[in-house]
Amino acid sequence: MYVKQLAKIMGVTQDTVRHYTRIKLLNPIRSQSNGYQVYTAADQQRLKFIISARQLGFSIKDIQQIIAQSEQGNCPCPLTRQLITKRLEETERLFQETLKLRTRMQAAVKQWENSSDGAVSADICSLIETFVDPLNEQVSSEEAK
Amino acid sequence: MYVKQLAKIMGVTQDTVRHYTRIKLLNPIRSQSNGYQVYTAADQQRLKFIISARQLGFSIKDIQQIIAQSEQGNCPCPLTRQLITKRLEETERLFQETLKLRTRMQAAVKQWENSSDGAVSADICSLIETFVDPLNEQVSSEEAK
DNA sequence: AATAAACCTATGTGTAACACACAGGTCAAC
DNA sequence: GTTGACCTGTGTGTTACACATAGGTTTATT
Repeated sequence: MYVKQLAKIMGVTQDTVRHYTRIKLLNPIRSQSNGYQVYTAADQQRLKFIISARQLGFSIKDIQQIIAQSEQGNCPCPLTRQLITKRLEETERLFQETLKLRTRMQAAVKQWENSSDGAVSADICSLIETFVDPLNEQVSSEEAK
Repeated sequence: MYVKQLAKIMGVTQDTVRHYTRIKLLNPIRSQSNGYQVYTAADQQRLKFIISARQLGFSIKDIQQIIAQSEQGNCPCPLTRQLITKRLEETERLFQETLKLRTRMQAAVKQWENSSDGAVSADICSLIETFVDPLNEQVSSEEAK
């Protein structure tokens, strides 16, 4: 099976398959006749695994480690448990940050609905410069004590 | 004022200041005596603006555009409103994706609490390969109809 | 004055996970 | 034999910096 077909079957782009091939996550064989990359059922299963792991938030390096473990004959599950704990913490952090950012942006949009475009002062953009972040309000009040 | 002091005052790293300088967002003058970058009050104000805008989710390119507008004597506020709408949509998407990912990861951790490390089958990692994503369950049931 | 410590410079590279582009070879069909 | 659709490898671009390198400058100490 060539790149295009594998990519289509697995629902990823050709570039993704090529990328995984470049970094040796997939190891297709070479067609003797034309030099094309030929992907076997093993590659397809491997790709399926990669996609599943990526869905679960593992990085490519994580996946490389897990596969390496497995290929050395060791059970990778303890490693998997350890890695997901780390990744979940990161995701939690990202989630909280994104939540805060969203809140802040929504607040800005709301504030700006009631603001005119502002006098052309020495400022660069009065909207941005006069924005009051409600998420920092308490902090500021704390500091004011 | 040299790099270090400006960075400290504004609460960013020296690398950040240098980065902004490299891409011409900051335009320090050169000390004639030693060739060092000398940051003025204008640079400090500019940096403050950049930090505020970044906090609101604007990209560096956004900020460059906004500043360019402002420097051409035009009010950048309409552009600012337009850009934040786009960025907010992106943030909303990222938020939803991160939320889903978090949910999925939490589900995996829970499922795996009750799973042994699994027989060493032909699989790479049985934990990952046997994971059932609750977020896809409804979809699968839909498809099963 | 010599030297060390702490500052500065520019520039290049690394990060994550691909996407996109380029120049060119291969193959089936018409 | 030519078109069009496929394939190849490799290089570059993306984001917003962080880090490293090699070297010049200034200040303080010995």
